[in-house]
Amino acid sequence: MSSMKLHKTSDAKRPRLKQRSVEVATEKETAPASRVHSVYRTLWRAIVEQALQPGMKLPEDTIGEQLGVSRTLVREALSRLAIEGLVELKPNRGASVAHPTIEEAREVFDVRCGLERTVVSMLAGRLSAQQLKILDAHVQLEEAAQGRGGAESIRLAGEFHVKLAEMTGNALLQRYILEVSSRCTLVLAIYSRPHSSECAVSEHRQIIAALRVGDANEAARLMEHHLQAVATRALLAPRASKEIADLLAPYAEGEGLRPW
Amino acid sequence: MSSMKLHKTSDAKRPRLKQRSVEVATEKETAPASRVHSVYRTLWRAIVEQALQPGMKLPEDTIGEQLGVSRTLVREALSRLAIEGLVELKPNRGASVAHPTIEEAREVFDVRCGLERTVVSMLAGRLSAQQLKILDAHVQLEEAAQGRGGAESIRLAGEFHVKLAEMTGNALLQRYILEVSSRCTLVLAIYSRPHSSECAVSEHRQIIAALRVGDANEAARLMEHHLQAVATRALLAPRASKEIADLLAPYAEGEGLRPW
DNA sequence: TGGGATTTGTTCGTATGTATT
DNA sequence: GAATACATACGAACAAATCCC
Repeated sequence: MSSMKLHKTSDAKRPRLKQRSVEVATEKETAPASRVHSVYRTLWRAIVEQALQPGMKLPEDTIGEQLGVSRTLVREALSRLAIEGLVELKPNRGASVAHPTIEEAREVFDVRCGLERTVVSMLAGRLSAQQLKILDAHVQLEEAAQGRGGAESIRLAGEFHVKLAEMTGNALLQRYILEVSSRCTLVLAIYSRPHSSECAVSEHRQIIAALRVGDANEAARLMEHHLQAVATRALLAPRASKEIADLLAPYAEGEGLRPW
Repeated sequence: MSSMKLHKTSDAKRPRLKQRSVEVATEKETAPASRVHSVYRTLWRAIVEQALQPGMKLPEDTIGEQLGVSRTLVREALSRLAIEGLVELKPNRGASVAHPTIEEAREVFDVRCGLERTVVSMLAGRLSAQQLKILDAHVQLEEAAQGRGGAESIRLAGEFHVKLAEMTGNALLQRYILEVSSRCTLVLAIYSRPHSSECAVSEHRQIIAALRVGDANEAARLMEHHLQAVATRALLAPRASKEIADLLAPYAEGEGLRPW
């Protein structure tokens, strides 16, 4: 087991290692509960749930101390998060929580659209009664969360799509959907207004209905419409203020002076 | 470039970190030419071009010596390749070149289909004359390569799709397409028969034609058909033998005995 | 079964590069 | 603009696990 012999500064610095994170049993193949993965997962949650806010610096040392691991493992986790777009990693300047621009957000939404189309076209008419029940229950959760904070609504909305992806049984599709939906969550957390995700619940219901009756085309159309709506609500609403910021950015940072 | 004998504790222990890697200074801005990236790129090419064959073991030490870097960098590169599915990484057992099963290959093809649909629907009617010329030239290259080895044809066919993705300007889409097309290249290298990619050239031509006239639906349809054809040519041909192997696998390894 | 050789997992020191005063 | 302080990039060494007789 984990040896406690490393008592380097063990007085008040109890390493609070997350105990073998409770991996859901849905995945039977690989058990990626290594220590890096634990660090990765912790940081992932902290970012997606906005405990670590966009733009925030992520020093290897501090994180390592906090989590009771060395910089090496933190580094590894950070570089993976960087690949996934949740962390920005500048050479020799370290890591910080990603702060996607509107353009990057638009890109992610565009890709997500195609991926989610694939998901629903694979699922239409092929969901078991139990799977449909799970989806119905999830939407009810979403509905119940509408009164409470927007953060939880955003999280649940993302999880709906991840659940759909899981039901395809396609591991790669799951990974991609998880990735784009995490990034979208980040985007929504930055840009969206409170209550902007309210209508999403009924849209989810419509999608389930189309999947239930097996209308793949309709499901794809609804999904596309849903995502466009989410993107619009998120990115279009604060557009005015953002455009001003974008216009000013080059002057503020001097980057507009380059001839290219 | 097979493994030289590893006399690591030998006299020649001189660390050859003389030269800052030969990266040219062409790009001054975002220089992704870090040393890890160099290792990553080298391994990536070696795998995709089949210098390192599927299933081959990838010991950190040997690779590090060969490339003149320490294990740390090799590890980082390997874990990135593992995320992308080109390398398999088993805990405490090290890395080896991925050897995708038919099922994994099918999954990748399915996801790829959706991504490529997105690509062509973004590009239809929006390509400049110069871009179209680039595509035409590429297809001519493909045609010229038909006589020579199948490996080059496979590589060129993959690059066609990567070029298309680049033209969307969507960085995430580029990354995903690069990833799935690399993995497909691996799959084709394993499973496809010689000359199985011949008809692909004319399919590429048809896609370009649809993009030129701006028929997004037709382009999407052609792309889907094209990918299905590639998948079929690759995965269906050797199906019989593979199914036998798959049927026997549980008995051979005893994994089928688990209740889950 | 066991023990030595080999390989991986992890820590941590040092050099290098970046920000700050 | 130089000196200082600090964070990162990299590598060597140690510890643990696995492989191979």
